[in-house]
Amino acid sequence: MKKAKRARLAAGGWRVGTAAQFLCLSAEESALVETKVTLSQALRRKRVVLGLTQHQLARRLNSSQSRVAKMEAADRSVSIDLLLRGLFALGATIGEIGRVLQRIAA
Amino acid sequence: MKKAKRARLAAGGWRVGTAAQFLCLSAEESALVETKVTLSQALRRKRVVLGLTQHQLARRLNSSQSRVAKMEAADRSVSIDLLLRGLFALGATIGEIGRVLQRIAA
DNA sequence: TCGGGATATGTCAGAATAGACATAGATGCA
DNA sequence: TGCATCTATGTCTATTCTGACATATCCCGA
Repeated sequence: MKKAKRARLAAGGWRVGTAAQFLCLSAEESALVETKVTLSQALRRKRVVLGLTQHQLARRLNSSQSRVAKMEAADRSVSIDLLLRGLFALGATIGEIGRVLQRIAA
Repeated sequence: MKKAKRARLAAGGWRVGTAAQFLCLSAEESALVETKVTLSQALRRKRVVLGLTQHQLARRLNSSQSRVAKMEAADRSVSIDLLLRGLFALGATIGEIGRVLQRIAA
């Protein structure tokens, strides 16, 4: 969040914190969630860049459109394993995924 | 595998290939397995460096020694989610995990 | 050789996740 | 507006994963 926006919200009486704070997540839990969200975003980005629909990706994964939608939404019912399977099915490499993870840490 | 060893084995009549070839894994499947094995190795390394036993790590994870053993052995019954939980419980950062994944790609 | 801690392996009941389907909402075009 | 396509959400059952326990194996110091 930009400092300016943070200041605006604070001025308006909003208490500003991270999602992790709001949900009372421990450091480990939020790292896991952050990883998951990052991978789900990478999945959507990669699918869109390749010009595929959720349905098309689902067929590659022997899965369903609704599951792909949940993957991209980082739904509770989606595992990191499944997200990685999706990314690899779209041609991602391990190194590419490593880079994506390093980027959010910066 | 070193070239010399490969040559020795070939000379001895062995057919030399990767584990993925032997197990008939697709590119996606083997990427997933490679990721899993890499993370399991990172977990063991990190645990040993910290001087913890499997039992001690298990307690941090609210799990059992036997499960930690399986995690480090990259057992079929272990998810990547669980491996990441283990790594984060040992203080690993997302960036650190990203680096580990990039390294094997090199 | 024994004893004790650490690690490995097999199994199981319960919890979490998977694919599938129905359906709702969104978007764009004729 | 009506229709077609894409995406989102809720729910079901089957499968997979998880913690726990029992037990086996390994390793080392006394």
